[in-house]
Amino acid sequence: MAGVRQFDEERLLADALAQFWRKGFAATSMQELAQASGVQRGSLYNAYGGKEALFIAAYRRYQARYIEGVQRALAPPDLRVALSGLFAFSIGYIRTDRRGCLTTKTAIDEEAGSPAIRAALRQQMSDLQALLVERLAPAASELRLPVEMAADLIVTHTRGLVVMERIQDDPARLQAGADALVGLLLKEAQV
Amino acid sequence: MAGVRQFDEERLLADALAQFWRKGFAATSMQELAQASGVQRGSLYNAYGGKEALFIAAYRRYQARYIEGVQRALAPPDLRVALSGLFAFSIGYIRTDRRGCLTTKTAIDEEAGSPAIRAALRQQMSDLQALLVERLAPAASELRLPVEMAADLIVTHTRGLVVMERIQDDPARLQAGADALVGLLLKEAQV
DNA sequence: GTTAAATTTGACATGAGTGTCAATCATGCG
DNA sequence: CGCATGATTGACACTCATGTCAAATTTAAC
Repeated sequence: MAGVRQFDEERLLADALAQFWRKGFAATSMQELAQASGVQRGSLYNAYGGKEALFIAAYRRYQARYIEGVQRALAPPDLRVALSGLFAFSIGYIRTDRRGCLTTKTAIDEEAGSPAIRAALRQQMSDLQALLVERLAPAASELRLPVEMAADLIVTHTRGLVVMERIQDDPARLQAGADALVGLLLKEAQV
Repeated sequence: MAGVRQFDEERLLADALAQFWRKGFAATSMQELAQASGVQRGSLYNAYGGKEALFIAAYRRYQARYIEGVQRALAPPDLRVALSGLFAFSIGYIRTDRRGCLTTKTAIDEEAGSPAIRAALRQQMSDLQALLVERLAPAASELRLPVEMAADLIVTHTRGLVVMERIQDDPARLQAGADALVGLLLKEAQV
């Protein structure tokens, strides 16, 4: 196995993710990726074949990070705290450096329409939904809706959040809206 | 006032809107706009100065159309019917030719960050919110939340809808989720 | 009909970005 | 040690898009 990869793949993927996250899939060029990472364009083509494969490799780390954060946020035993915390985490996540949400950016990006990318996005959303179902199931009796439906509503709200954040730039208002939704979902008295 | 505009501005704006709507602001070039409309690139620069002004002119028609549809959808006297109809309209609107939502595309588009564009987006969302408040206010007693908060939740849900539509391509599921939200918002027994 | 204002047109110079490829270089393995 | 394997590098040939401008053209108004 001679002729070994010279660049640090960890570093490359971290740099590529930062770039994709900030600018989106379509708006990020191989040229930029090369500059941002210090790896020559030719090497990137040689190693990954093109932008899409590199994107998917970088996106995998994004997925993992977000899902991990969601798990942590959902851990508290009190359901209201857990759900409110999930939204707080999401809001903080996208507002770091005002970078927004890569999943949403990619979902909206018409040029990111390859089957592999679409599959990754679907995967991410269904993972999120699954975590919610898992968290909600034991507390089903506290909910005003069937577990699956409640999870769907929460997932959709996280996406709406991301869009409204871009338009309004008002995290307190986002959190208040999220908490109102949580209040509606739970049977006990509302806030 | 000699040397009068040769092209039909109505037609141009309609063509430009179609292009922007499909591909988004950043991904649409002046070149494409010229080809799609049959108006020379130079004429477009002369008439509008650049892409941003042309976009805003085209977006105005988009705004009007959507708001008009929302008004029609919200007209029915039964609140549940009105809100469910609003979501049905929104889902149908974005699914026509699978074109998605131009407001959301633009909100997510990092290259569409000029103050004028951002202001137009904010305007559109606050117009939607205002229509909702207007419709909800007389029926405030039927709601589980304060009018403003309920309107916010509905607005955010329309944005989430748009994103989920791109990922799941499942309008029935979107409508079911929307109806579940409406059920939560209304005090009477749920579906 | 002439004039003058404004639009249209095609060309120009420039800058990004693309994907490929042959030559060069590094290194693990026999 | 040498070599084959595979990575790196820089260049090449393209395509697309940009914004500007002078020349040509159109037409309302006098």
